[in-house]
Amino acid sequence: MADKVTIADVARAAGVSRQTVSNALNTPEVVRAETRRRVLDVVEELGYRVNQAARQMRTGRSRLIAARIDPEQDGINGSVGDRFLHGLTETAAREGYRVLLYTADGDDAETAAFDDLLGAYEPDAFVLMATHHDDKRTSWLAERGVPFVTFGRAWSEPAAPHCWVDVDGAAGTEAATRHLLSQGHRRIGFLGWPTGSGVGDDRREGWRRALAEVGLGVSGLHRETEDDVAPGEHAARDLLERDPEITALVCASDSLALGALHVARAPGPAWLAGGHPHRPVAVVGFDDTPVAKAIGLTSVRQPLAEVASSCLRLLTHRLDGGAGASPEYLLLPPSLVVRASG
Amino acid sequence: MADKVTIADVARAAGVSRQTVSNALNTPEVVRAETRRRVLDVVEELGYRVNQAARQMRTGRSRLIAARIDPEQDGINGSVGDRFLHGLTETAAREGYRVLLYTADGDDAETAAFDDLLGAYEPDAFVLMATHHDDKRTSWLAERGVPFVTFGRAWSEPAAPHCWVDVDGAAGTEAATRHLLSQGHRRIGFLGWPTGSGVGDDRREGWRRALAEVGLGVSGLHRETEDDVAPGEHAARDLLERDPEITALVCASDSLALGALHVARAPGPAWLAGGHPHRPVAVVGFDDTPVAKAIGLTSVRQPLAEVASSCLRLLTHRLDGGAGASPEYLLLPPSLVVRASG
DNA sequence: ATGCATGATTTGATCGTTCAAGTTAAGGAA
DNA sequence: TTCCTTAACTTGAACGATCAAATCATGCAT
Repeated sequence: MADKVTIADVARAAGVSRQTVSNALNTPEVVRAETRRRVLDVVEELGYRVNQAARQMRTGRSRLIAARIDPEQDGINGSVGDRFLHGLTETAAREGYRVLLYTADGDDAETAAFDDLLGAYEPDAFVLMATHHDDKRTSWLAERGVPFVTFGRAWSEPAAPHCWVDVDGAAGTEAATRHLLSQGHRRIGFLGWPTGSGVGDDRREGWRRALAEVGLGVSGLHRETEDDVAPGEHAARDLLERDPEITALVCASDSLALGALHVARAPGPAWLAGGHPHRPVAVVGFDDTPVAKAIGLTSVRQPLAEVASSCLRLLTHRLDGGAGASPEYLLLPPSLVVRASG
Repeated sequence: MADKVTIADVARAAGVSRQTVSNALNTPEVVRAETRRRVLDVVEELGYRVNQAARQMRTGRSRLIAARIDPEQDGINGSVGDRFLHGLTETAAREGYRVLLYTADGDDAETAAFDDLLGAYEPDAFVLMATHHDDKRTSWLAERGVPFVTFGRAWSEPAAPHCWVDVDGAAGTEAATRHLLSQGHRRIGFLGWPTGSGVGDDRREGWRRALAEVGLGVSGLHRETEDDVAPGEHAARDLLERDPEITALVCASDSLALGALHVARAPGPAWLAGGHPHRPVAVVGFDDTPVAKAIGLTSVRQPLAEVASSCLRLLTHRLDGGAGASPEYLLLPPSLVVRASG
C-alpha cells in the first residue's frame, strides 16, 4: 500500500529520463545495452511495475480480455465452460493479459454487455463460447471492429471473417463408434439434439460416418431430444424398446448418456429409482464431465486447455503482432476416455 | 469502434464545463436540477460512458475485484468455486464492479499474484475462497491494507480482523443427521477429512452434535481420509465391515459420498465395477454438486449465490460507503436436498 | 450600500504513461 | 572545415477523468 513507484522514480534513480526507462522496458533495441541494464537493475530494486491504467490511457490498450461465465446450465455439462475459463486465465497471464468476467443471458443481453464493457473498461478482445447458427454476437463485434475469437466454429459462414478454435466433435463420435464396433457391437444407436444445432448435427454425423464405413446404415437408430437427463432416459428407453437388437448407444452429451444409463444398466441399485430390468447396453457420453468420471461413463474428452491456449494465442498474435489479414481456424481432435460403461 | 465520447464532448454539447458533467453524474446534489437533467440528456444522446482508466488514474479506484479461478480439483467438488464465481460476477456488475480472474497454485503463488495484480491493475479488493488455518494470504493482504473478504471464516483467529462470509457446515451435517434419525436410523457413521482442517472438523462436529442431542455416542463411528472417491470407498467399506449395525453415512463431501455409495448400494449395476453385495445403507453428501444431482445423492447445499452477493456487499459497503471500522462476519445456513440415497 | 455566507459553476493542475518531436554528441563524407 | 546522418537520449504534450481552488452570482443581514 505504502508507496507506489512510478516511472519517474525509476528515471531519477537511474539518472535517465522517463522516456528512456519506458524504452528500456518496451523498446529495448533503441537503448544502449549498458543503459538498459542500469535501468532494469533499478526497476528490480525499486520494484517498479507499470501502471496499466496510465498505459491504457496513452496506448488505448487495456491488456484485458473479456469472457462470459455461465451459470452451470444443467449442472452436468456446465463444467466445460469452467475448465475452459481456467485455461484461458492461465495462458492469458503468461502472455501479459488478464481475463475479465461478465455474465449475460441470451445474445441480446450479451451484446449489451459488450457495449458496457467497451465503454468503460475497454477490453482489447472478447472470447466467445458456444457459437450457434446466426450468432448475433459475432456480427455485432465484427461490425465494430472489435477483435475476438470464438470457441466453436462459425456454423453459418463457410469461411468466417473471424478466428475460431473448435473441437472436431464428429471425429469424437466417430472414434467412440469405432471403439464400440471393435468391441463387437453391430447395432449402435445415437442419442442427440434436435436437428439444426451445429454442434449436435456434427456429433451425429461422426457416428453415421463410422457406421457407413463398415457398411451399416443408421435408419431407425437415432433419437433427438432436449439436452437433459430425463429426456435422455426417455429417448433411450424408446429407442431400446423399439429395436431389441441395439447393444450400444453413442450420446451427444454426458447428460443424455446419464439418462441412457438409467435405462441401459442391469437391474438398478436402490438409490436409482424406477429401472425396468433390461439387457446391458454400452453407453458413451460426450465431454468427459466430472459426472462421467464419477460413475465410470466412457466419454469423449475435449482438450479444453489446448482450446483455451489456442484461442488466446490467436488473439495475442493479432493484438500484439501485426494484425494478419486473413482469419485462422483451428480444429482440434478430441480423445476417447474409456471407462466401465462401454 | 468509430468514436469515443469524452466528458469534454458532453460538456460542449450541454453548454457546461467538464466538471459540471462529472458532478451531474457523480455528485448530483451539488448541481442545479435543471442543469443536471440537461447534462444527463446529452449523456444519453451521445452515449457517453466514463472511461475507467482515466477515472482510475485520478481516483485510484479501479472498480475491479480480483478472484481466483481454480482448476477443478477432483472434478466433483470443483463446481462449488464456479457457482460462486458466477454469483460474484453477477452481483458485482449490479454494483458497478467487474471481476478479474487470476490463477495460483498454493498460498505463496497466490500472494505473488496479489503483488502482480496490485502493481499493474490495482484491483480495489480481493475475494478469497477456501480459507484454512494460518492462511498466509489474509495476513499478506491485511499487512498491506488491501481490502478483502473471504468465503470461509478465519479459522485461526477468534475475532478476525477482516470480513468473512461462510456457510454453517456444522448446521448442515447436523440437519443431515437429524434427517436420517427421523427416518429411523440409529447408527449413523461419518466419513470426513483428517483432523486439523477447519471445514472438515466443523462438519464432523455437526454430526456429533445431532447424535449427542438424542443421547447417542460417536465412538467407532467415523473415519477420516483424503477427499476423493477411492479413499472414500475404502474408508466406507472399512467402517461398514467393522460395524454391521451402521445403516447410514454422513459424508464431508460428495466425493466421499460417492465412494461410500459404491459400497453402500445394493448389488451394483454392470457399469460400476467391483461391488460386494451388501446391505443397503443411506448416504448423505455435502455440496450438492452436479454429480449428486445426477446420481440421486442426498446432499447438503450451500447457498453459493447468497454467499457471493454477501461477500460483494460487504466489500462495496466498505469501499464505497464509509470504511466501517470493525469487520463484519456472516454465517449462512445451508439446506438439505433430499434425494433417493437417503 | 457593504459585507458575507451559500449555491452553482468553471478553471487549472494532476494521476503515470507513451507518443511525437526535439536535442546532443559522435562519426563520415564532401 | 562544414554539412549530414545516425544513435542515444530528453522534453513537452496528451490520453480522460476528478480534485482543489477560484470565480461568479444571489440573497440576506447589518
